[in-house]
Amino acid sequence: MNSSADVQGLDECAVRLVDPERVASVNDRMPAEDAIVDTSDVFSLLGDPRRLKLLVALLDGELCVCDLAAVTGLSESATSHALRLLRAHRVVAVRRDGRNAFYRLDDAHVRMLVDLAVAHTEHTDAIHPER
Amino acid sequence: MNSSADVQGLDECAVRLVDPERVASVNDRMPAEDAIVDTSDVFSLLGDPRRLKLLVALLDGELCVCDLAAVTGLSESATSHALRLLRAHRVVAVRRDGRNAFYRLDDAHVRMLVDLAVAHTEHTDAIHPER
DNA sequence: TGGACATATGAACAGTTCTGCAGATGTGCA
DNA sequence: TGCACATCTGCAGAACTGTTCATATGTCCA
Repeated sequence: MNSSADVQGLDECAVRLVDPERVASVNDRMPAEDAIVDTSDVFSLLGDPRRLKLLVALLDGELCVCDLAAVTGLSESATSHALRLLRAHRVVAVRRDGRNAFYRLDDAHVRMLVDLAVAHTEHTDAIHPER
Repeated sequence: MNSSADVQGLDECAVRLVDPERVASVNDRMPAEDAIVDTSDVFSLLGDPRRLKLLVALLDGELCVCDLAAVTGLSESATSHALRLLRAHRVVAVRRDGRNAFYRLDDAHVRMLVDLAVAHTEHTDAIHPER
């Protein structure tokens, strides 16, 4: 929509710019604010080591809360809270069976991100063992 | 290392498990704690909408601080703080030219993640315009 | 039906994170 | 040299996040 033709228009609010053309073109390409927020929300969910561990654990298939707690080392309450958050964002889904609740990954995009991250981890482990 | 043969050994700390075999095999595959933390750190950097916007802006090439501030709508101080953090994690790098500082993306993995996220954004925008 | 069990939830506290402000640093130009 | 400019930094307050504790819900089994 905003072509670099109306760059001058952007100056109205008196901000100094070094490269106004680039700024305009970057603004053109920039996703909507909502999209940015949604995306950063997803990254944010993966940005906690315990939640990430939960999701890695779920890569191979469903697990119940107590098993997830065992894998991550979290208390069952903390695990439940974390899963609740992931569920609210539709990253995981539940299957209830008797008194157990089995969680599974339910978002292809997130699965891809977690897969990628694990792959990258192994990769850099091999290359930079100093960390 | 831990084969499912020594599953019983895991019971020592008296945690009830529904599917001990799966827990053991998930534990086998689980990356080291350090790797998990490092990975979640990266996701965490992308988990803030303002930082994510900065990184999206940098996808096409370097920009100076004031232009980045203009693009993201952040104050220059906040921009500088955010860039500092990204720099500390080697996600971006600086080139100084006179009194300006030009930042660029400096981590191929992060670039891929941001690219992917933007692509996915556009994709789901088209499919689920209700959001 | 009653009690043990698995999970979920709410409230409160602790730790972390982000921003604005004020001032510091370093650069360019007159 | 002195001043304006671009950026950086430390600090303090505000906002957010994650955990624990206590309690609630719903299920199974005797």
